[in-house]
Amino acid sequence: MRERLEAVLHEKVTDLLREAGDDAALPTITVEASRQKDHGDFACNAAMVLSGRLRRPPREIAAELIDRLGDAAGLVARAEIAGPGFVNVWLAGGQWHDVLDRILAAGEAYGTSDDGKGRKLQVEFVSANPTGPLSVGHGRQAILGDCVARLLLATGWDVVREYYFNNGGRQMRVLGDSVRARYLEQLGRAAVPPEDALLDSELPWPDAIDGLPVLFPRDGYQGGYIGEIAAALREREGEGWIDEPGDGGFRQEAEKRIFAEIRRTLESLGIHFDVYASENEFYAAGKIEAVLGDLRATGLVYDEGGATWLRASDLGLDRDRVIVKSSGEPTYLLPDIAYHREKFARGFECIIDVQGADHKDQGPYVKAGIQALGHDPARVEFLFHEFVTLSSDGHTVKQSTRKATYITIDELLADVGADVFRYFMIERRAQSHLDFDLDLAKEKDWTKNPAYYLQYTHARTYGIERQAVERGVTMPASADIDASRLELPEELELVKKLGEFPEMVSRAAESREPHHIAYYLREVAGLFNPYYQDKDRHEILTTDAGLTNARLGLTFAVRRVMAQGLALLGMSAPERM
RNA sequence: GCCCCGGUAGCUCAGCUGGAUAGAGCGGCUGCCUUCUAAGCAGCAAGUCGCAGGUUCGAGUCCUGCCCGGGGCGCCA
Repeated sequence: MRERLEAVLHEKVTDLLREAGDDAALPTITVEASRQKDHGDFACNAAMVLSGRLRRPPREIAAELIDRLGDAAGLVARAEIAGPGFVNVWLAGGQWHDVLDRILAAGEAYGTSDDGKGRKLQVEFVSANPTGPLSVGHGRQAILGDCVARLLLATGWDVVREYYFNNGGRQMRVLGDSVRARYLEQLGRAAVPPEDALLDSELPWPDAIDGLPVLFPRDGYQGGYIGEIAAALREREGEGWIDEPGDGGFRQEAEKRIFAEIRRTLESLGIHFDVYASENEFYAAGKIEAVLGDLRATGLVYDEGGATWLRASDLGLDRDRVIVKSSGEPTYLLPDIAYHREKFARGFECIIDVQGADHKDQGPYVKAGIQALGHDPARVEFLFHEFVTLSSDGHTVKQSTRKATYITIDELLADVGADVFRYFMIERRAQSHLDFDLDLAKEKDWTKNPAYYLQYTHARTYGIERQAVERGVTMPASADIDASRLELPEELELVKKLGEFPEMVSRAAESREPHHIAYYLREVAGLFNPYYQDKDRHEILTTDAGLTNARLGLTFAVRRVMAQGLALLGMSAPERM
């Protein structure tokens, strides 16, 4: 609807310019939904933008534009000049009735589009290394990435959700050593330093305690899950793994078991990945070596101090980076470049990497690497999200990875459920700090919880239907719904809002900002609930069958949009609550 | 010191490519509703949009500088 008006206005503006002898390109004029009712349905700023070029006062141009606009073939009811030169347009009532018809006819396709034209796109997210349970921060990334993927799927992209983890480096060796130390501790063959030494890196680290060797690594993983994995291995292997190296079975078992837990957590959030890629696979396939060779061939690599460097400073960055340490072991950067080259080889036209704020500095170097290899770095997008803090009773809940005293997603899900968790995680835009209000999320008095407000609005449409059936009303087929029976301003306003949904989805997808959907749904709910509530002014189920059908049609359209929107957020849309 | 992200109502935050009188939820206060089963509605109080300049018809939005908060600046990942 907006687009049609915009097209007409563009045409009129073009005429206006040409007749004034101005053949230059059209300036960017906007047609947007008015914020206030007395400003009409849409407002256009063309007159003010043209004022400079035409050297005429904006209100005069606006008047001429309105004159030329006429009724725009039935589209426009009236238009007037306002403020400094806005053209405010009221659409003909029938236009809104068409919108309702289109929503109902579109069904589950409403809001979807072909913007992506089936092009291949990858969203890589979470990508936590399997060293422990997912934190709440990972949860934010999981929901953000998943919702972005849902938006892009809805707008016609061929989307692959992918999880990449580094399992080739030092981190995983420390993990294996940690499990081994706990295993031997449980068998009475090794000691672990007291807790205060574990928590304070300044305190001395003994080699032995009471004649038992201290095998626990200084920077080892301290969470209780390490002991649980060790216990499980002790049960399975008995003392058979006493001589097993930390980097062997212990590391493999820990990775396997922790990853299984991570996947289970993600499934409980409703998130499924299409591909799990690991750093080790690239080593095994020789792709790390291959990339190194190709990078060398570009001349953007040099050796210094026994290490191999990427000359990122030649690619516009502030400094060079080591890609192979003097020990001969690659840094994370090299496999990451190899991984991204693989993404290009797999034919993705758009590559989105969702990452936490602590990775903000890394992206440019990966881009530099793939640029050096001859790929277009503009196809790689980094989507960063800021950190999550938990608060309760107005105070921040302390989280410490080192002390392993952080709240995990599993714990939070047990309290609030996946739907509420998802809503709270997606409500804010990614680059804003997210304060997760535990009290509000756990709130048993559901009236206060915004996540339920959206779901209930959806459920309410079914409540209305149930009530109607009980009263013997037959649900109208689309042919029986005469939208022109909707005449009340609040009805037309609601239809207008529902009509914005497709554009809202496109924009949210394009900007990779799912939070817009959450806010939009609140607006829809905020219009429908008062409408439903105001039974003094009108009821949905009336004695006038035609009117009842029209209002049921409006109710179905609300249901449609709420259902589509909740699905984009990955939330369930219950029929009753 | 350099880079990135924030700073909008008491709190947590929206504000769409610059648009008209800056919004929502929670909290506070007032009234209504007790349902087309229900978590609802109306209204009030609450703001120097961090500060100072600049760009222009117009700036919360763009530019510059500064202040405050968070993150980063490894031969860690």
